[in-house]
Amino acid sequence: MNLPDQRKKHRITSLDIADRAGVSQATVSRVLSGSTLVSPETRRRVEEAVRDLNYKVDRHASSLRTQRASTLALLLFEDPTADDSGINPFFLAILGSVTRAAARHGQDLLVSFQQFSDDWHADYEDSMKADGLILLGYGDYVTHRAKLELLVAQDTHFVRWGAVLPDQPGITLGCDNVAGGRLAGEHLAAIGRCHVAFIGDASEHAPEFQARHTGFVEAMAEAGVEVDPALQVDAESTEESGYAAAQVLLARGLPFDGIFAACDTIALGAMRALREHGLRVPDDVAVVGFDGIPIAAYATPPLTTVAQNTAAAGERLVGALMAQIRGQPVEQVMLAPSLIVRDSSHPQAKA
Amino acid sequence: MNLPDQRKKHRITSLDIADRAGVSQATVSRVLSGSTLVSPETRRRVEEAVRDLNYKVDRHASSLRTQRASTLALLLFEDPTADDSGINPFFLAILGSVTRAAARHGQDLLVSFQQFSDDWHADYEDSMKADGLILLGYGDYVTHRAKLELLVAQDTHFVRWGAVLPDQPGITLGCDNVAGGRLAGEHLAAIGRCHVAFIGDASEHAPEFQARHTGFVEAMAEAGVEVDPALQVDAESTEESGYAAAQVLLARGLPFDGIFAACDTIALGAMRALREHGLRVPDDVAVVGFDGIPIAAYATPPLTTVAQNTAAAGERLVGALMAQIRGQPVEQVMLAPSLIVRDSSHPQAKA
DNA sequence: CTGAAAGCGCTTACAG
DNA sequence: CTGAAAGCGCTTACAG
Repeated sequence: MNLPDQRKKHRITSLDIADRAGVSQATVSRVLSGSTLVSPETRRRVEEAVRDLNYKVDRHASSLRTQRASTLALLLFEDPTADDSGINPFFLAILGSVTRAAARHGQDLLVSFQQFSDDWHADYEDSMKADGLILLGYGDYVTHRAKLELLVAQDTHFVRWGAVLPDQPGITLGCDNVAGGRLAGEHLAAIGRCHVAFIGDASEHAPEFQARHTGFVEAMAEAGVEVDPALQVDAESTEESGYAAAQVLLARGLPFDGIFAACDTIALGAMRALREHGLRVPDDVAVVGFDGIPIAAYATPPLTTVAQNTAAAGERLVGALMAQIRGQPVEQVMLAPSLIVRDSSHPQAKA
Repeated sequence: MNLPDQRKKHRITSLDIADRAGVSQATVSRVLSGSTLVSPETRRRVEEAVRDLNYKVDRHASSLRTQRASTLALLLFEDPTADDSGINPFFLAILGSVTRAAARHGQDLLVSFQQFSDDWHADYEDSMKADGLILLGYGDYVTHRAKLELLVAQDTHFVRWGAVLPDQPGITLGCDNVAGGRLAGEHLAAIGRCHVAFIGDASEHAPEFQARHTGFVEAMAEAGVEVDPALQVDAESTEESGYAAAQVLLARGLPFDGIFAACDTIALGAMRALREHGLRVPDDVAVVGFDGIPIAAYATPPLTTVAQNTAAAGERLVGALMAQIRGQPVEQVMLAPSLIVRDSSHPQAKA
């Protein structure tokens, strides 16, 4: 690629600053890196020259020398089926949270969307573009796992948001999904729903959904309600998939008075299917989602959901990655979710 | 900052590839930059070595030498009042679109959120971190303009998404907001609404909202309806601001049967205020928003909106910025919006 | 506290 | 078509 730059301005380097301040180039560098080995007067003169010439340290020269990019890369994985606009709002929220956290830690942030099917390896760190990676996305963990193992084998620094399980490659932070599933189960039992369907892939391919399902079944059982396996339908993390899964559920003809959806987008799709079938939410069917995406509050009716702590997620992810880069020990953390009750599971609805 | 790297692995350089392939380091570089000045056999041997050693060109060394970052920076500006989760979904959608477009153009993308009040200047380009900037956000244009002029004075490459007006500093791409306002006005007139309020700052501080207002008033006038200035209330681009503005509107006590909100988040807030006042949408008041954010489809009732073409926006923004970086002439472009009619302005509602 | 010098890993004229 | 060499702009031992 040929990109001739039309700008005429002379690029200002640390040598220009050195000349103007009457010191050596090395001293300029010391001032800018905050070294204590500089006299106050020298520092003042250099800083003045820096301000006068609007000088900024060249990132590439600095990084080449220090072998440090001061940059993190956020890779957001989507299901191959997702269309261009279909980024799950939950991960967009985490993206926002990570972006702020990276800035707080003085790191730049590269953002890229990847398909799960892509051959993405550790390109970012091998090319020194980033010191570490943050991986986000609901997707098939079984497929994903092989790539994570490759990253570990290559000593790539990375953290991911997902299911926190034993014997996983690398560091994973995530929501306490079992606890979240329990919140949903306890709530549905408390409002008297005895035939609650679960929509979402509850297999090892989707360990987060699986954990949510486990917590849900546990809590229902403790409330004396057996969850009927025939009321479980697989779904991926999209509205369309949730819609289709609810159709499948309805076609089975089994009676049910509640749905716990593995994530909010699934819940939105399921509510659409229920509406089309003339079923009222929550009167006929109470619906509970998971994630706490903004849209949930605006759904018809507003969707009860188990909210993940996205605000904390970014800080934790960046903090853990920075620690890993520094060679410090990093603990896998699970953040506590919280139940937000809205009209889709309103207690009064079903007498 | 001290970030000792614990990894032991020897970093593979082009010299390692040269040794393994039995050629000079310069030849390795030629192969990797796609030079034609290499024999097929040499190319093959080098590429094999690259694959064997999983070599990636060091971005910093390359960029230092070429004076090109192959990186774009996306700066998303928010109103200072926005809380941590409150990024306008519209700009999140553009962010997604830009991210994909940058990848298509072989550029990496740095993402950063900035406050309008921040002293952000052109740090990214001066430090060579990015070859150019993409600026996004609804905000006070009068304040913003001074900073844009500074960028122009510094010969910084940048494009922004906003109101396309004459005599603006730099390159702006945006929606044809006047046309969009007309779509809203025509639609509201067509469904027989004669007393339509406008919620949004329609001053030079918010030129996009102003243009939407202009188109709206024009179209209504052509349909024989005079828009009452007393039915206009300022609002910023947030749900809370829309809610508060609708309260102000209701407190005025003037009758109205429609609201055109300057953006969807304002519309969502306005609908919440209407609901709390016992007014039915669309029976009592038809509501039309602007932007086409995903939440709009899930609102109660689903929100009619003038949708911006976010999918095209990213490609246009990146394309224009790349052209500018190459020194090619760049045209300011306005993309056509489209009306999406939903229940919030259902024609049958008001007899 | 300061300066001279080496070197990070590339790209690209230059010479052949 | 290929190699030797210069140099991009920094940081950091090393010497004083």
